[in-house]
Amino acid sequence: MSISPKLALLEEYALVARALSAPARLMLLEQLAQGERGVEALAEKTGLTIANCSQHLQQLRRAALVTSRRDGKAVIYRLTDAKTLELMDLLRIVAERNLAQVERILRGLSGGYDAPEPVSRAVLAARLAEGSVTVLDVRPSDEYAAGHIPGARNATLAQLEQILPTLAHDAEIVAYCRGPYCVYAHQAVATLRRHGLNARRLEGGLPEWREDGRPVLIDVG
Amino acid sequence: MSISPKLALLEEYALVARALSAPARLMLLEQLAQGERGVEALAEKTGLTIANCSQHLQQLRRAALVTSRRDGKAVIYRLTDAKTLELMDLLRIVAERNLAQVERILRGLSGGYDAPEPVSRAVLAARLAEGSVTVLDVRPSDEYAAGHIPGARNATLAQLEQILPTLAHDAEIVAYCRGPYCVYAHQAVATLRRHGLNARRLEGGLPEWREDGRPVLIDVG
DNA sequence: AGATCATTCAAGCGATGTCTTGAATAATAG
DNA sequence: CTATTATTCAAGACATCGCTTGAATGATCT
Repeated sequence: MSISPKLALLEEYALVARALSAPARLMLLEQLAQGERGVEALAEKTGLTIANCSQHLQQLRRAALVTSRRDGKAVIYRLTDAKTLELMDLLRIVAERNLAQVERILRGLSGGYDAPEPVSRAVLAARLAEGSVTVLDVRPSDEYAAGHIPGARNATLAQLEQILPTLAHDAEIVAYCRGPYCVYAHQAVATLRRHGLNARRLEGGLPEWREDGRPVLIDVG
Repeated sequence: MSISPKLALLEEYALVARALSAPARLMLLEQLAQGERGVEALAEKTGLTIANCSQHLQQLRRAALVTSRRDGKAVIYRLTDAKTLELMDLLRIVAERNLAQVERILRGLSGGYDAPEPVSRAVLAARLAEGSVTVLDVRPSDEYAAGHIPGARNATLAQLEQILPTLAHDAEIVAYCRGPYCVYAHQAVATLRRHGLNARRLEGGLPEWREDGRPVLIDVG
């Protein structure tokens, strides 16, 4: 077993932290927060090679942050439970609260604009009910199809400039993406505000929205 | 600055996780959860060399988990804020929820006994008020002196066997130590139960007790 | 059973992290 | 100013991690 039980315990805790200590694995967790995925899909989304992706996933599994099941010849991974999401969120909160570096990066993303406060999920739900807001889903279209906020319109960053004329200039626009780790919504809001639109970001992303128990619309293939 | 802002952000989050990924640094954080400390005191408590300890502390500072101030020729470190404690706790919860390995280690500590559920801090506070419980602080005496639960009696694991006869066999005994990362209380409960006493562990340790805003008694030198 | 596809394993390379040792810096005491 | 004490810096040895490449495993389909 080990020399000292105390050290052995700390080693186990450290193992979980170490699993979160590589950007590639954080990307994988962000993808898995959208829903369960196979290895190949994850590799494509994150830009990792298949073998490398598989190895990272196994490290995440060793730390019990994700679990896997077989489906035919594919192996499907998913977050073990909501605690994994909580841990990711707290990690982000601590990093953002304390590191000036993070603020500088986010400010750079906003193109120098002072980004407005994000809209809370509860507020967006209320505004949606009264139809006084335009919701924009800035994730890739396949992720939009796999589940989105009812009433949300889909447009990637690349498509954003094209659909600008079709967006209402009087109503407020709320953009969201994969979640707090994702920067699409930050960039979308920056672009929209540069064009004079009244845009804000949703707090969190689709995984957090779903975790709240709010409705998600799935396109049937 | 960087290739991609997205990667740069993830790198920052990973930095915080990496700071938590070494057992030595978890030990340091556990010590700092007791209160602020100088480098030498931390080195002695953790068994690290001074230089090594200093390097670990600087990594924790880079991740903004701890902050430091000068006091004369000494540099005093402390946890940045309660979020650091939260992050440590969540890390532990995820590790314990999911890793069978952790259970095995804890079971080993309990000497094979099935350890009873820990006592919550609220329950202990109520029992203390009515005097129906004996509280045992199993940390080293210097840490006891620096602050303990009012009414608690101090005894290290080594002293435990000696004071056994002086412990009431009818009342319940609640043992606590540095916190969830610390195994003293687990071991103390195992020892006491082996001798037929009705002992349980306090949920969390002194840092969590203090964080709840509950009273802490400090011995004046 | 043989062929095929998705995933995992295994080995190797460069980069990074940990710990040790010894010197350098910063603040106080004499 | 010099000596002292507490901490940090710097360099080296050694292990681990992350990524790549190519082969091995496991499950399905013909």
